[in-house]
Amino acid sequence: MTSTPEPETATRTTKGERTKARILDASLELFMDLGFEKTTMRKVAERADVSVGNAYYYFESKEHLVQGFYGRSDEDHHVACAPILATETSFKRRLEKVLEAKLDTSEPYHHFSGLLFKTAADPASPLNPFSAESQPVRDHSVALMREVVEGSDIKVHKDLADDLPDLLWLYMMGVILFWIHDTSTGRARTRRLVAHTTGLVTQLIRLSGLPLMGPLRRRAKRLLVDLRAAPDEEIVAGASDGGNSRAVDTTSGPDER
Amino acid sequence: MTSTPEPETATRTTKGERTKARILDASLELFMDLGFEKTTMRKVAERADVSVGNAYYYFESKEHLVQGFYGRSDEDHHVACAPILATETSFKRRLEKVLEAKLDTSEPYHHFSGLLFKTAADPASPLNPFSAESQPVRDHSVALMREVVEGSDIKVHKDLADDLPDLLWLYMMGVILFWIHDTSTGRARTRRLVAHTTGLVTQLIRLSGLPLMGPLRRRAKRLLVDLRAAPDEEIVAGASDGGNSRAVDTTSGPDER
DNA sequence: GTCTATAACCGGATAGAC
DNA sequence: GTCTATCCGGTTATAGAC
Repeated sequence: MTSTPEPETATRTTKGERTKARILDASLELFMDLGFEKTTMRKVAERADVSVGNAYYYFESKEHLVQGFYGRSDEDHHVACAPILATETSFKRRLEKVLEAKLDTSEPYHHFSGLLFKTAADPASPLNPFSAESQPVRDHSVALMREVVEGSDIKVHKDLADDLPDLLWLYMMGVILFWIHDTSTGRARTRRLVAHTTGLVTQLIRLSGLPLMGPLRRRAKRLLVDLRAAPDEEIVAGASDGGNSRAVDTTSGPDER
Repeated sequence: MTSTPEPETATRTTKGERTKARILDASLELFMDLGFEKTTMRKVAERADVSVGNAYYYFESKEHLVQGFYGRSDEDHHVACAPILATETSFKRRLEKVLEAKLDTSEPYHHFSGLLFKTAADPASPLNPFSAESQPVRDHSVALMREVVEGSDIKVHKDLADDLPDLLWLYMMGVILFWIHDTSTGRARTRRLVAHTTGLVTQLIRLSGLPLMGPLRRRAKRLLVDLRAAPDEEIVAGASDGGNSRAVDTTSGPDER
């Protein structure tokens, strides 16, 4: 609409952008140092050399500060996966390495990702992995899983082929859920879970191709079709919940990064 | 120390017990009316005719109040299941009806269980279904699932028999997770999910008995043994997290049986 | 109109007197 | 067991600076 003539020579970032970045950086540092709970907005503001009110000018809430992690971690994961997908051909090992990469890239955030998950689990939150708002990230991850399958040596029965990437994504969500609760040193338990279940999954995919499995396959297929077909039919009434003013956008802003 | 001579004839409940019950009742009413967020401890205290401090004398935190729901809903569920378990013998139908009963008895809480779940998903929360605090309820539900299996016509391969109740409990958790996100009228989508997946699960259990499945069974078995064997090895350093006093065990406990 | 700061408000939680 | 007074931190109202 308006002209917004962008000072062509000047510092590429506006003052506001720089302030926003400073606040985000400060919060990231503090989250890493102290975890989510012990990081107060007052400390964030102080470290970023702004007032508390100013921090809220740029970020709707403390939780919104955390959103930066989401994108960053997903980005890291994809980068870490590139060499794996380029060289490995065994399905089992592709899957396993991709999941291990997920754990590795997420590790720095483990001590507060419980919190992240907490908001992500809220059906009303835009961070929710099933929400419309997170569809881009979700699609991105599903695509990764499709690559895992397609670049591999495994043969997938055609009944299953279309849905497998989605199912693998779901499986990864499950692994992450486990990981979040895992306090063993080096996430040893989650690593074991991955080592075991990747084999299990691979075997299942192979077995699912057997003629004997026809009825099971078809039944599963019907389930998926059925669930996908029916839209979410929002129930309107429910004003009873936490009436946060929190507008719809939240994520909308071009999150730079 | 003191004598505390318990008036032997008087009202069977002590004053403390009555106060505690009053606070819990007040909170339940308010949660139903206002949801979790809009229910404040001050309102709870006021309705229960006690001071805020007194409410905290009986309940460690606001979240602990919510646990009352867990127990009550679980109780309702068990009651609703009794006639099913007494009469139905088909495994598939036992499972399906038990899950449907779960949905029915949980329905009154659906409008705020999203928020409930939000805290429940936090590994640090006492509401977390995997936490030590919820172990009694968890054990209770697992036992229910054992009954579903044992009173039914299904034949379970002995490799699987011990673990099946736990796995079914996990399956139920998954259904609830879906239900929480389900805004379709009458939770139609969740009901469809149940209708489909109970058949799927039943079929899987049957198929798992085939000789062909030996390797898969053994692999799965190894996974479960392996994960259970290793205790949670609390990482000591991490003072960074919410510093809850929460004890270490969670999973380690000799899972009864 | 974009940015920044100060001073509250509100609600969960706690200390300590009675 | 029960209360009052207070802390603490997320969040907001609002006034003003650039």
